[in-house]
Amino acid sequence: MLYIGFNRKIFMMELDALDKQLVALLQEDCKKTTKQYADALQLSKTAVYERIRRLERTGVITGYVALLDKSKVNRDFTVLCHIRLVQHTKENVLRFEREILKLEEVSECFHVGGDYDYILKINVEDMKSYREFMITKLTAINNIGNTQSSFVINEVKNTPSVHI
Amino acid sequence: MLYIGFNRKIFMMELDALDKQLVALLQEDCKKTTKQYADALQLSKTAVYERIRRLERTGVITGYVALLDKSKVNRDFTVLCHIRLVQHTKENVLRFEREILKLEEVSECFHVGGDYDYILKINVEDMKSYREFMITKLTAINNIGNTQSSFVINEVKNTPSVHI
DNA sequence: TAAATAATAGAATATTGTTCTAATTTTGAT
DNA sequence: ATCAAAATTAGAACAATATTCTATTATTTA
Repeated sequence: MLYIGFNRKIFMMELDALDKQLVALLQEDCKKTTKQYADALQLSKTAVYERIRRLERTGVITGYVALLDKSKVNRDFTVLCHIRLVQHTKENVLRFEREILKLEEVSECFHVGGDYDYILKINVEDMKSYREFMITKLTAINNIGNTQSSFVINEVKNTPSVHI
Repeated sequence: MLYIGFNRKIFMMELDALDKQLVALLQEDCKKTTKQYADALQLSKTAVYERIRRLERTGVITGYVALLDKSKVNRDFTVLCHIRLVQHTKENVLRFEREILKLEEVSECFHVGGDYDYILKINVEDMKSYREFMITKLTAINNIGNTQSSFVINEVKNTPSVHI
């Protein structure tokens, strides 16, 4: 259990086997009816309903979203861009991250250890728009040392879900 | 428009401004009521309902999923793992990808050009389980040359959605 | 072991999704 | 530009589902 502040205990939610099954189903498809999940878990509608509400209330489930076919919306040119900063002062790091958050082309950005400082996933229409993005938006950010772009040839697997 | 096979025309779906707004809303939260989207777009329930059905039917929307707080399910140790293959024959590539698809710890895997051949996103509980994963599962796959692991220090941004 | 708490099932109700009909708008050919 | 055809939309009617409620059962804990 975690202790936060003074005497405020936050318990890690315990997920039993049914919760885990349920979460797995919801990560695959969150639009089925309560009855369908209930049948899969051999529970009543109410039991499943209450479990889902609890998963939401405790923050295990953070939201429900639609997924798109990127090729159908002209955003299937994906690049994994590695970035090194020049200076790593707190101000520089925070400013860089703040600027990155403004860029709609960036769907993921991780601060990492190792060869580079940041790894970004960028979704644009084509190479031309990537070049435009790089020149006018990304490298326009101060303090970027150098970058290395890995162009995605094929998405072998790409899911927002995690196995638990 | 795309021509596939003999005289079979597949039209790229045209998304108007309302479709784009709607898709943006659905990528943020797909569990609102039709009426809520209708109000946001200043349309009737039916209009929105039909637009959503069309987006689904044409494959723009591929599904609806629940998102989890990885820290709440003990999977918030994220690693971006770069992999080089020894040989790049078609058989080797396909076999490697087939093996990767079996690994539940891997949520994303991209075949990329550049320094490395593949970049994987791996979600596990902690460094100990990552080590275990590396030894018993990943490097157990044949034909892997070398790997470079970038450990995630901080998720600046991480969304499955794309801006259109 | 007993009391308290939490989880579950099934029924009742409220809300929302889905279909239907008619009106309106848009498209495409002449 | 004009008209017919097709697609989109609004509002009402209906069907399905979510949500709440009550009682029962299971689980915890003192």
